[in-house]
Amino acid sequence: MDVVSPELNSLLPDEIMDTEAIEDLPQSQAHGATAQSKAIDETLVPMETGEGELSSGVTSEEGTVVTPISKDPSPCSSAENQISLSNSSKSSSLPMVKRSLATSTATTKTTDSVTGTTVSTSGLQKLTSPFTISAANRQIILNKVASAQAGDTAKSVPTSHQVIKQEGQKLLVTTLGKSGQPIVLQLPPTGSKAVVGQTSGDLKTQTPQFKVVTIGGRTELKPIVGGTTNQMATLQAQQLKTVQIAKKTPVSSSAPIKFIITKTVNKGASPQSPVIAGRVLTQSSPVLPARSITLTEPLNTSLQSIPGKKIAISPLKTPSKVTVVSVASPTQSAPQKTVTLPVNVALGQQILAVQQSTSASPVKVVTSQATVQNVKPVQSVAVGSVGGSQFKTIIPLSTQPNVQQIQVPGSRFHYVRLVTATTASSTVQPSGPSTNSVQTAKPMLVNAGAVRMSVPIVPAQSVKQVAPKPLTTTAQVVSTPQTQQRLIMPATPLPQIQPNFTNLPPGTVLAPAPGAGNVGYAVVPAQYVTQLQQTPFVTLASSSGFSAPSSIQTQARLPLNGVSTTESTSRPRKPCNCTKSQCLKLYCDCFANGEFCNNCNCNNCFNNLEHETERLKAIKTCLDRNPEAFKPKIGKGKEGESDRRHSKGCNCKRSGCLKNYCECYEAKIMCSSICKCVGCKNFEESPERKTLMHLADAAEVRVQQQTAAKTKLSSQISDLLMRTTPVIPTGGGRLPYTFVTKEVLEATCECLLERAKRSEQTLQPQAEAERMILEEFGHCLMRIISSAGKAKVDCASINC
DNA sequence: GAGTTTGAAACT
DNA sequence: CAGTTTCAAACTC
Repeated sequence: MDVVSPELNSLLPDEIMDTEAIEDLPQSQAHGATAQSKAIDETLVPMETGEGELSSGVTSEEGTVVTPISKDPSPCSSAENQISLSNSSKSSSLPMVKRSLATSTATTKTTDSVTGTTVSTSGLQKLTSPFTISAANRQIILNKVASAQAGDTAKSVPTSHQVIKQEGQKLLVTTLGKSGQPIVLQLPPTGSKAVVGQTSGDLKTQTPQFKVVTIGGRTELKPIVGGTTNQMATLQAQQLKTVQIAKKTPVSSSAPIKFIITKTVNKGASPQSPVIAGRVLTQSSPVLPARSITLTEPLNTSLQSIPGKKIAISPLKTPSKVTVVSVASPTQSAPQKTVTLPVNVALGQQILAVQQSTSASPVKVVTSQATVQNVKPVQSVAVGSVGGSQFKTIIPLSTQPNVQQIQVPGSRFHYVRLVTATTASSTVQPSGPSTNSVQTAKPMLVNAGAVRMSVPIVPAQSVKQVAPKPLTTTAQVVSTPQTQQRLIMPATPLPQIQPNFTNLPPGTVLAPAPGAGNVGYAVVPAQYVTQLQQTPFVTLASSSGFSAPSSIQTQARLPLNGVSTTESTSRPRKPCNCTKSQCLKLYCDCFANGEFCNNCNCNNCFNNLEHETERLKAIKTCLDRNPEAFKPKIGKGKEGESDRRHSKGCNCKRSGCLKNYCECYEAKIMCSSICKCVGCKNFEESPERKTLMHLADAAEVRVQQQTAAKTKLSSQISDLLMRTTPVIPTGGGRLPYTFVTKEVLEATCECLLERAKRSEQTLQPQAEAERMILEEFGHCLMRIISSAGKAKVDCASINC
């Protein structure tokens, strides 16, 4: 498996990762030799289930071992200490179990090689299969049920009596221990009967080995339980790959880490397929010259054959999405990387590919079917190329997965996710004049086909929008119940994308086909993404030195119209004050910039996801009127700012183009020949302009100086206040409060308390007591001031 | 902060 | 396409 870069991980908009709810689990059809394994899932995703309904999390009929290993391993629990849990078992209310599951949302699909049964589980599914818990060790051992029951679907599992069957354990689930390190254990399909006991016991004492996949750059090899006679034994080395997520920084030590989810459906253990039953992750050796990530989507006939089936995955919790993140680590030793991820896209999983743009070489992300006969064609579309880096989108031409990645040069966000909604069968249709844009975006369209997503982006509880204005936690639902196929990308701050997408403003739902169902694509501004990251369930945080953007002001932006990123980021967009336009016309700067209103002062604002329909309509109207309405007005010159110019030119008549009324002047560019201004003074040799510029520069310098002075003063004040011990002044005076140290404060309080006590003992009236206390306080102050003066004199005497 | 000016956007 | 109106930002007081 690949490494999820902490940088990328931290920058990943979590809500994108979070939202597919799968309501049902189509498992029953998975018979025969089909082996499915979904292995790693995100962690630290809150579990829906309470203790009483400890039935979700991990299901496995074939023996899944969930081993949340904590840092503080309690006494190892032996087989006797393990608690078997099942639906029928009320012992599931163990807090330990809950806690373990809470950190383990592994999604697994396993198939017993012997019985041929398949079990599909999801991290958010209810834990219906019997499993054993080693509470002391914080381990959960899921035992496969009897073969007769194994053929049933997951729904049948809850009703089945739990049977601890230790053979055939194959799949190990990733969890997070206290240390935040997820661990994946690999067990052979035909485990020995000592599995339970061994697993619960001291792992290191076990002779067979399984690999523990950890996060934090540490991989451990741990004994594999049983499986000595397993035909899969030879595959173990391949079956278990390390999910190595870069070390977490101390800053975000508690931050959850995204996992790369692997779902495997092995049909007949096809040799072509790298997916092996019980295999958690596979990583093939680099074979391509270009760095590539391959998502292998195994054919899940059972799932696809059940259109109505859904897999219940809480949007809040999980992860029915597959996150594929390129190895962020810039190790040149491994420039090529191919990650094969079996993905059952029919489950509505999403694949998110994040790639660093720093890579000079283009990155390919290929999604395909695992089974050879079902390998879907992939379309690679070069959306654009800026600055030498590629802006490439490679998407499957066929139905799944509905994901495409976009690599945006200079941006840390390089992703596009498509969320397929329930009625996703429509095709995207170009919207009006924005034909070229649609053409550009066309590759992004993914035919949803028969894919049936259980949830739109968000059911009521899932992805929520932190309302632009009311930055409240209760936010607006990102996607209303209307089921749409969306394209989410941080387009707003990426002006370079816009030309590529031609006229697509951020937030645009790409060509919602009228009459073709509620299918469309939404380009969500990065600010929105950022907001979503702040939602409670999006707990993924940076595990690296990168600080995750916490607000719109800190989000990564690409250079805007030639203006440096720093400038763009350091100067947050002004809030609009629209009153009549509903922020749905180009009068509104927010709307014109393709952003949602956020912290604006507008009235009756419709520029938010709550009014997505209206907004989309307005966008379409604008595009109808002017296909380039959302293009940057200031074209970026080929070489430097000198070539920057207004795309349309200004029409100023009274301002002389020397006020901010003039768009050219506002953009700090000179008027050009295409301007229709009257009395223009905004040209190179204009003395008025030079004077203005000088004045402006001087003013800016003053502002900077003032800011620096304020910062320095603030810093000094903070420093003073932070000191708990007096500092001998270096010549200058030192305020008396500097001498109010902790000790002085305590002494003063003691004096006051003593005075109060004395007054109380003497039965003084309250007024008198208060007076005495105040007097005492005055005395204390005087002593402090006196001490301060002495210290100053002393210091002066020693010439310090 | 209220009122005015300005020019882009929207409309006819 | 031109003229007019609307609109919100920029500006002034």
